[in-house]
Amino acid sequence: MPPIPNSSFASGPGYRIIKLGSRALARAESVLIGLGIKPRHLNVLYLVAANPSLSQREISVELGVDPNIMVTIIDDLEREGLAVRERSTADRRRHVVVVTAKGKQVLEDGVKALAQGEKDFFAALNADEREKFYQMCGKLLGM
Amino acid sequence: MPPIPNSSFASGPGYRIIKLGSRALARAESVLIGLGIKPRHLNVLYLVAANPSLSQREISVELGVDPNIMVTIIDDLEREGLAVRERSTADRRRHVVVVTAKGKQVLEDGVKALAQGEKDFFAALNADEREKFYQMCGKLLGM
DNA sequence: TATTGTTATACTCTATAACTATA
DNA sequence: TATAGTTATAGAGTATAACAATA
Repeated sequence: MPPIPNSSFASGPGYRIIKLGSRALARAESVLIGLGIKPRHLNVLYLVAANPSLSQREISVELGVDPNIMVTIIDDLEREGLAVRERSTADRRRHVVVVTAKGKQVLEDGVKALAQGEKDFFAALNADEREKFYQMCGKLLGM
Repeated sequence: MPPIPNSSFASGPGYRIIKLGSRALARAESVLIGLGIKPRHLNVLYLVAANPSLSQREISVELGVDPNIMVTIIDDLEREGLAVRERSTADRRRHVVVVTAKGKQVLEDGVKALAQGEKDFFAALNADEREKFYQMCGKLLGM
């Protein structure tokens, strides 16, 4: 098959960002596979480890994830022994999520794996470019 | 609920790109809603309009989309009257995809809508930053 | 036998709403 | 009655494999 010119919108800025985001997500997923979790699980572990005694509702709101999806994420974490639900004594409707020792280890390993993955991902940029790129991403996100 | 510190990895470069890509895709989808198509349909229209007499197989390979998914995309385009399948006379296994007049109009409108959407999306960056950002995205994609 | 397009199937992710238990 | 968590359901998206027509 001969080369096809004007093959897609991949040349436009919008599509470059979409493709880049898709690749970054794929990389994050792949570096976490060995730990048996996905980025969303690590997000929850990270949030809960840094902020003990959060309820599922609070985690949902903070991460912008629907509560019914949070149920499945925490089901996963419990099944893998990375976190446990504990009834709040003050309000027995609330499920406080607690990270286990194993969960803390996986969190630490996951953060390291992600950092290494990002290093590879940004290898094509020098330190100065990386910093500028990071700042511009923040601007585009309104941060 | 009081503010939660260290809320997520959203502060890291990897997660910024993932979020940015997700937003860019959402924006592209929203600006195309009025035309009754999604970005993937516009990608096919764009590719086929620029390269007449491509078969479904060639479109699939070029866009990196599985052939069975390409079937549904072209089903959509036919249902909307934007493209038609034509049997290749040389090889009757091949379905050559042809953009209709209506398809060309939708393609033109879609490209304009996307360009306007991107203008809004990148409003937080000045012309110089936009160009640098675009170049860096290209580097990260290996382009 | 190999290739093009199609269909079948299943699995993930997501969105909505109904349900329970507590308040 | 309102809220936290759960469950049920359905819809998109996608990946794999089997299949029919044609080469």
